[in-house]
Amino acid sequence: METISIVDSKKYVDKKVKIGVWLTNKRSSGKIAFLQLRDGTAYFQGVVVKSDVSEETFALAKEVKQEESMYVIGTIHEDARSHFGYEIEIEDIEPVGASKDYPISPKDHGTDFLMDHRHLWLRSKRQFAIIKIRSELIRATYAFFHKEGFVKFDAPILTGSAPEGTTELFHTEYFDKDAYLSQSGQLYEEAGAMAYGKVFSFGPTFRAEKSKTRRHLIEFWMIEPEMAFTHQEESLEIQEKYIAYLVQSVLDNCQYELKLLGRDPKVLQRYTKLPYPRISYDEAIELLQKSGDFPDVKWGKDFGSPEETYLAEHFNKPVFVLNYPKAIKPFYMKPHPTRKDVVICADLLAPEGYGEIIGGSERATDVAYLEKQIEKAGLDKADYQWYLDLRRYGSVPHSGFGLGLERAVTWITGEEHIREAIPFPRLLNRIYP
RNA sequence: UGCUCAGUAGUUCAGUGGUAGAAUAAUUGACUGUUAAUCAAGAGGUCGUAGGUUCGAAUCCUACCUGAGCAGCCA
Repeated sequence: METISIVDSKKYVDKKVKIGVWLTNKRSSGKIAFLQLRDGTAYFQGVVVKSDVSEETFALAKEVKQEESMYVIGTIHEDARSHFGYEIEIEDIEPVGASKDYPISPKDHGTDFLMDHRHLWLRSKRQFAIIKIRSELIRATYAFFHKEGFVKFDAPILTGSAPEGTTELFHTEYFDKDAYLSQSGQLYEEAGAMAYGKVFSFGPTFRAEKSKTRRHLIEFWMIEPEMAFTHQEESLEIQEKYIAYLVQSVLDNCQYELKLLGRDPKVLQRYTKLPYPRISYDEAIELLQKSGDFPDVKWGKDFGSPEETYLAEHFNKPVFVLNYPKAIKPFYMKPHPTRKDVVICADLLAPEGYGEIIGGSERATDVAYLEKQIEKAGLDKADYQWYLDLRRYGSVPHSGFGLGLERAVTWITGEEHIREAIPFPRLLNRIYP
């Protein structure tokens, strides 16, 4: 008799097996008991028939509590009455760990209560599906960049200076010096690109912003590729290829999870078709003005989330918005060759109201220009000498972008709020558990 | 940080000045295919905290605490 995982049930039809499980719910009558089981790979049902088992086993089946752990021993059957398609007819139960008064019942709960019990909430079906899809996106990210010839190049998490000003950085100490938690690895990725051509980082990012919206986390994971000898247009091609690859991977490997979430695969299918539309910032402003719904939209202003939602809905698939005003973008973006007021950059807006999931640009290569921009931004030139060296010693055209993992997870799973897209979200006023 | 809303049983909520309620979970019992099972029973409360108004406050007032939604900022 083999010990197996629930997800592998179909390979063991009519075989006797043993599975380590937790009880999620139970229904019983005088002569039959239905145990809802999970083992971290899937959810299915065990059936205990009184006339087929010992008195002790049936008594155990009636006694087990929610989230009690045990081994069940029995025979796998294919059964159309089961949502999973298979179930186990239990012959014997070996209790492992008791459970009493499990706080999360099968009924409704509020967000605050669930977040206070996040360590247990993660066991429930929706959370299982979301975290599994997150894991698939991580797997697919490594697979994609490996396939495309990128080197994984880790940026430091402790930094001595602030790429975009210190107000939104977490301050800490580095022995007797000030230090900050990384809010972006991008500048370091540029050094990596000059050393190894195509690189990407994938790590945690910290923003001490007092943001309190459905699309912000204080701590989140970001993927930041950077490519030497690459102009913006080629970067956009990599970006859309990457996004389509992520969506396709979920379609290929997470059908069960999508079903648990009630996420329609047909909708996702649409996002695998390339290319994604590209419109300029100028055109986006015009579109918004023509719609009549945004009287406050003016050239020079950044888009708020209602504007982003409108634009993405308009195209019904992810859309690139190109070349934003220089004044609202960071210092390192390459100025437009014929226009002084915009930079070579693009945001990718996800459809269905999920907003910006990628921000990227071609990087400025001119030392004098960068020095001026650093000064204008009120940053200390001394902190950026190493960065300017990248331009002093064999500078090349290069481009890169950043993808917020949790935003991608939220969009692909169709979740309402970003807080469920990471196991333990760090939110304004929440650092427990 | 601003605006709006909310804190009552383990949980989700009703109760808007006069004895603290429902559903559900948990507990006990019945039931041979249940899918949020069903049926029955008993049990479960410092009404967010502090102060005030009143004969009387869960209810009205003030302050504070906590959370949610939206906005700004961004990925």
